[in-house]
Amino acid sequence: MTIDDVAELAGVSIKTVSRVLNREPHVRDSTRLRVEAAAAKLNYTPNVSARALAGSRSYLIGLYYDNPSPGYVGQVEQGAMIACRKAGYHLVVEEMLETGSALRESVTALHARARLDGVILIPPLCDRPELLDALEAAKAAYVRIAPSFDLERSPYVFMDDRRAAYEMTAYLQKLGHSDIAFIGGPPDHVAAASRTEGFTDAMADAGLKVAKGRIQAGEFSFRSGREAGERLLDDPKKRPTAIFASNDDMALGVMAVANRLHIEIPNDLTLVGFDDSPSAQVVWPQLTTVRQPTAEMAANAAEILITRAGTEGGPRGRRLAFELIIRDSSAPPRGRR
Amino acid sequence: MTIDDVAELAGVSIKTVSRVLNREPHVRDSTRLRVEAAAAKLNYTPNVSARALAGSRSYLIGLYYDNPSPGYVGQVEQGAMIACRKAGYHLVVEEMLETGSALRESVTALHARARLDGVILIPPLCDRPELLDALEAAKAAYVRIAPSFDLERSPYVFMDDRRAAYEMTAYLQKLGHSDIAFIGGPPDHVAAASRTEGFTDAMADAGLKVAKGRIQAGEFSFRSGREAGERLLDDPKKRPTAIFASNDDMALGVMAVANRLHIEIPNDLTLVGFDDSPSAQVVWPQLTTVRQPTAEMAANAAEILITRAGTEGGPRGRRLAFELIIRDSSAPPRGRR
DNA sequence: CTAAAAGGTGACAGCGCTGTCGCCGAAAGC
DNA sequence: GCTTTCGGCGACAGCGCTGTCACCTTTTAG
Repeated sequence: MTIDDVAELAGVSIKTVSRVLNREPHVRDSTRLRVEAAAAKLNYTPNVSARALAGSRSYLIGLYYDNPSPGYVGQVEQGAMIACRKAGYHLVVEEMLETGSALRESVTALHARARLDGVILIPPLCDRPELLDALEAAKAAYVRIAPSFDLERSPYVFMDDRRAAYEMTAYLQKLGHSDIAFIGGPPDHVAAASRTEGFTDAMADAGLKVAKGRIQAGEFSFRSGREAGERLLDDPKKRPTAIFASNDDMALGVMAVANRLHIEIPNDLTLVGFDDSPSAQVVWPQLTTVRQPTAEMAANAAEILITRAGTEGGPRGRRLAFELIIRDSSAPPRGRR
Repeated sequence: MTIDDVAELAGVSIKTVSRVLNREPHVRDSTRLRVEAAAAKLNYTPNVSARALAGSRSYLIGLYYDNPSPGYVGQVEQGAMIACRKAGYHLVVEEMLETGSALRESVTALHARARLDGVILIPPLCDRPELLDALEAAKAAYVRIAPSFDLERSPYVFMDDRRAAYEMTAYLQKLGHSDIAFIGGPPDHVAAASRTEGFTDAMADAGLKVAKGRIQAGEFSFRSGREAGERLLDDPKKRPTAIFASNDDMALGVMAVANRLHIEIPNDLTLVGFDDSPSAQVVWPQLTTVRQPTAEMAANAAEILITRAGTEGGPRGRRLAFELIIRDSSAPPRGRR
């Protein structure tokens, strides 16, 4: 089953069939319909390898990651995959654990052997300058998801972390909390910094003072969340009524501490996270958190690559909306019920 | 950078380079070395599309899934990817949410356009007869991971669920537990049935009676675990000292119930799971469980596909070893400390 | 009403590799 | 010593498509 069969059945040359398949202009409508009918009748689908070899497109989009969180990667994958499938593309997933020149080499080799039409980069991999260098050297198009720096260097998609943190904080205030602690992420992480900013801005706008020690540094890991939780909860007299961890893993760390100290969530302590990772629903009580539009961001990234948008000038970033997910780990403080 | 460059540098024809690259025989060792040196010097990697078009192999392995658990899929992916990379293959991931004839059609279309060298199928997708039919019709090689039936139909890899459940039960007995409850999985799921069998066998071999109601049915979901947990724990007088949930999600369901009822794990109740899913480490206390060699199974599956093993007769199944992961959710019962 | 532009189509040459076949020389058999 | 085998290598023809260019037909402009 090749293009020749379709051409013969439609009574045109293979080139015309090719034109129809690729939605090129300069084909009479009647011809186009004839060809489409023939292709449909034969249930014909063009061969990807031949297209890739002859043309420039490979119909493959790469997804590179080094993120150890399978939930996050899975969501990205799914979003990207759906967008790919719509356009007849396929998704090639590659884990990139190397760093430095090894990373550079393996990317170069990869692109020499399979010319991907584009690559999606997710954090923290997307913030590796050597990767971007290698990709650019290989003339590969790439889109970053939630990158932290060099925003003008490539198209990217992101969500408004600051605003999300702001609204989550406002939600806690509306519940009646005023002594709210915050656990931040790595300071060099732009999204983390935005979340912290959103929190402090919301507190300031509400006229609430943030006492010393109420903002704890974290690393986005379960362990760092546990440590910050210990610092915040150890002294029964100095406990905040709510803790806002700037990602779910850290929130789970706090939850472990609370369990150990027999602090009941949400009765004794309101705890909220950020990311809506899969574990957020698996713990008890289920975690109030912010849903990142991970799958949508990935789908957008794939679309940008497929349509070759972002090649022209114009805004490089595409912002997507977040969503507050209210579950069982948040409630009004004791005095307010 | 093409094969011609290498041929020229090595002073041979492109066909000889091709032979060396494909490890074909009938090449003098000295020639082979010259070619390899030239290829290394030029940092040459053959073009996948051209190979696919000219030869029969596409150097692509598909991974099809419909499993909603991102942790599991992620592990499979990683194992398969590593095996692929070693052999210069790439992994194409596709989610297959369709069923029935829609599934058949989309698989057929997929294989018409991209001739994958092989496909890895993971549960529960690997137990869809229509999928297997479509794959066979498309003459695609496939390997199943932990399939439930028709074992002779294709090569597959699996682990010994019965033995793993047996050993976990023996471990609980050794801790001093004798009143152990078990939460099973869907009865039509072969692995689930094996786990139940391992549990009952271990109890019988230890001369322990399993009281009525001590074996609860589950669905492998968080929710079904919670429900089974409620049935087992609701009456304070009739609680078992240990619960063995036949997967981690259900164990987490039980844990949620225990939290709600203020039953302390592991002091008041030992709770163990099965799978070593990522969440098992994120909850508090961390869950004692059985590690499935998920990544290894996937790697083995990829290898079988790449080496075209399993084409000849011989055993279709490849068994891999499991591992007991002892964490903090298991301890001797109260009376024994 | 004629020239130029645009619309519509096909012939043909590759894309970068592998499969087939055929040639040459060296080892093996009589 | 002569044939036969086979190891070692290259020429050549595609794999199934797309890009280029050339050709013819219709429109549009002047």
